[in-house]
Amino acid sequence: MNLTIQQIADELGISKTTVHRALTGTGRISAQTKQRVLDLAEKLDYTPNSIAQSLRSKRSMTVGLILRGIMVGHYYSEILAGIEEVATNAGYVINIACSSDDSETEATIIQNFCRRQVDGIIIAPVENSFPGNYKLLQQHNIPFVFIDKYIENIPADVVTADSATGVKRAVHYLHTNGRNRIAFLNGFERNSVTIQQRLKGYREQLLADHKDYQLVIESDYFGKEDTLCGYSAMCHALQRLSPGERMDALICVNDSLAFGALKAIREFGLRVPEDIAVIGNNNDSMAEYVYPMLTTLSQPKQDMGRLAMRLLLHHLTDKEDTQYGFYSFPVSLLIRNST
Amino acid sequence: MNLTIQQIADELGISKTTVHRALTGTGRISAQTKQRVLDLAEKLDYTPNSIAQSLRSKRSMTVGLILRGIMVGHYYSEILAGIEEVATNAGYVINIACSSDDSETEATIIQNFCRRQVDGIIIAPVENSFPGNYKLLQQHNIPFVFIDKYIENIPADVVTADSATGVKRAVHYLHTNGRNRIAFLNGFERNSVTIQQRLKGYREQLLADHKDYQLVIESDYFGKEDTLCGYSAMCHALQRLSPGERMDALICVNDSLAFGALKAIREFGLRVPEDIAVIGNNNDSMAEYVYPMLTTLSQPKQDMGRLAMRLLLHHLTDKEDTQYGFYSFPVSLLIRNST
DNA sequence: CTGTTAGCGCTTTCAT
DNA sequence: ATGAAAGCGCTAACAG
Repeated sequence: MNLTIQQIADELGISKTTVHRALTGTGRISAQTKQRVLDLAEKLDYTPNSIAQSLRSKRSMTVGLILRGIMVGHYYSEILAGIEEVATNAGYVINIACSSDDSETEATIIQNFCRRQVDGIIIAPVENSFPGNYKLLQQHNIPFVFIDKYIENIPADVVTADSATGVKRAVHYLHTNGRNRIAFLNGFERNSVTIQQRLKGYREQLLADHKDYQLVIESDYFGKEDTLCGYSAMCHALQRLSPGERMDALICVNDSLAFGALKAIREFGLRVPEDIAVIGNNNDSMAEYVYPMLTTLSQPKQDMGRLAMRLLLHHLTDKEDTQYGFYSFPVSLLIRNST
Repeated sequence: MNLTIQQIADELGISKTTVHRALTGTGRISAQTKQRVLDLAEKLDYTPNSIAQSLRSKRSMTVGLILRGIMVGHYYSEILAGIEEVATNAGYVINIACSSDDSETEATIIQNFCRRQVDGIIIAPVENSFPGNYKLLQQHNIPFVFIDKYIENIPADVVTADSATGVKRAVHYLHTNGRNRIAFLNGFERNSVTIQQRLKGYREQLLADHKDYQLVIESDYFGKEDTLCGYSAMCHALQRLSPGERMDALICVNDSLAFGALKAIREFGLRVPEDIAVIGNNNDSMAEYVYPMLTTLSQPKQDMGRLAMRLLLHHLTDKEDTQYGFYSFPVSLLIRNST
C-alpha cells in the first residue's frame, strides 16, 4: 500500500490537516512540527497521490495528444518532441494515442480522454474528422489546439505551416531553372487541408508562370506507408508515360513519397536530378542522408510542437479567453542535390 | 461542470447507487428503472469520471512509457507503435515521457509516474540508470518491464534483441565474402548492455575466424544525433588512416551511424560496397531508401513493443507472479546493396 | 429490487 | 498554531 498523509499524521499524533500544511507550506504552522513532518515524510519516502489531488482540484495535469499515426514519415516524432519538452517543463504529462487515420478511432480516443479528464488536447485530426468530437470537448470545457492538419470553422488555435506558399516557391524555382514539365505526386491521403493547399499552390504557380504541363500522379497503392506508396506510384507512372510525356521535375507532397520516388526513378534507369529533379515536403530528418540528398520544403516541426503546447497552456490557464489564432509557420526551400 | 451520477439520480428521484447499477449492469435492478437511467444518461451525454474511478479502484488504467529520446534513429517510434496497439486494445492509455538519456531526468520521471499511480511502466533505461529507481517501483508495487536496454540484476522482464549473435553473423558473412579488414563504428553511447554485446560479438567472431585486423572507431562528436556522429567519425577515420590501414568493411552499431558513414565514404571518393562494405544495425525504416540500400541487422521492433506490453499486462493482472523472463528476439541479417 | 452509509486521499472552510 | 468535518465522484458492503 501507498503511504498517505493520514498515516504520517497518526505516526506523529497530529491531524492530517497539519501534515498537509507542512507538506505544502500553506497556512500557519510552527517551524518545529513542520520539520518533524518533513523529516518523517522524507524518511518514509512519501509521495502525494496525484489521483486524489486531481479529483479534488479537477485538474489532471495531463494533456492528450492525438496523432494520425506514430510512424507517418517520422513527421510526428519531431512534433511530439517539441510538445513533450514544453509539457514536461510545465509539469504536464502527455497521454499519447493514435487515430490510425480512422475517424471512428479518433472519436473513441476523444471520448476516452474526456472520461480521463485531460486538461487539454492537441490533435492532428484525420481527414474526415467528426465535428461532434469538438462539440463534446467544448461541452466538457476542454481546450484543444489543432496541429498540422485542422478542421475548418471550429473555434480553436491552429498551428500549421504555409504549405501553399512553400509549394509555389518550389514550382517557381524549378521553372527558373529550366524545368517546364513539373509533375505533382500525391499519396493516399488526399482530402486534408494541408494536402489540398499544396496542390493548390502547385496549380496556381503553374498558372502564374504560364506553363501548360500539368500532371498529378495519384497512387493506387493502398498500404499506409508513404514510401512504398511513392515507389509504386512512380514505377507505374514511368512505365505508363512515353518519353515525350514524361516529367522533368517532380514535387512530392511529402518526403517519404519522395524517397520512394527516388528509388523508382533510379531503378527505371533515369538520373536525379539530370533527368528528373525531385523536391520533397516536410524535411524529414533522413532527407539529408538519401542519395542524392533531397531538396525539400522545410517547416520547423519541433517549433510547431512547442508553440502548440504553449498555446494550450495559455488556454489552460485562462479558460475565459476565446480568442484563437491561426499560426502558419513559414516554409522554406532547402536546396540540396536532387534539383 | 461535468455531469455526475448524483445529478442523474436527483433528476430521476432515485439514489445514485441505483444509477450506478444501471450504468454498470451489476446487481439486481428492474428493467424499467434501468432503462430510464440509460435513456437519461444517453440524452445528457453522461461520461463517468475515471479519476474518481481510479481513486476508488486504485487502478489508473495508465501505463508509463519512458524512452531515451523520441527521435533516436526512429527506433523508438516503432517500438511505441507496437506498445500503443496492445495498450489501446486492453483499455490502457500511455503516458509518454522522455529521459533524454539523462539519469536525473529519468529518476524524476519515475517519481512522477509513481505519484500519478500508473499501473505499470515500460522503460528503455539510460546507461547509468539509478538502481534506486527500481526499488521505488517495487515499494510502490508497480510492475515494470525493460525494453531494448536493461539494467542487470533487477527482477523484471526484459525484452531485447540478440545483438551479439547478430553481429557475429554479420562479421562472418563479411569474412566469407572476402573482406578481411572489418572495422566497427561506435556512437556516443558506449556503455549500454546492447552496445557492449554488439562489440563483444564483433571481437569474438574476429577471433573465431582467426582474423587480426581489428579497429573500433569511436566518435569524438558530442552531439546527440547519431547520423551526424557517424558522418563526423567516419570523415576523421578516413583522413587519419593510410590506404594500407583502411578498412574494407564497416559494421555500424546502428543504422543512423551507417547513414552518416555512407555519406562520409561517398564524399571521400570511395565506393560502397566496392571499396568498403557497410552493415548497419536495427533496420531503420529508411535503410531501404538510402543509396545504396543498406544491409543491416534487423530486429522485430514492433513485435518487441507488443510483447513488452503483453508482459506488462500479465503482471498487471497477476501481481503475485514474480517469475520474470529474458526475451531475446532473433536478429536477422538483411542483405541489400551496401555489401 | 432499492437505498443508506462509508471511504478512496487530498484540500478547504470553519472552529478552537 | 492546530484540528474537525465536509466533499470531489464513484463503488461496495450492508440493510431494508
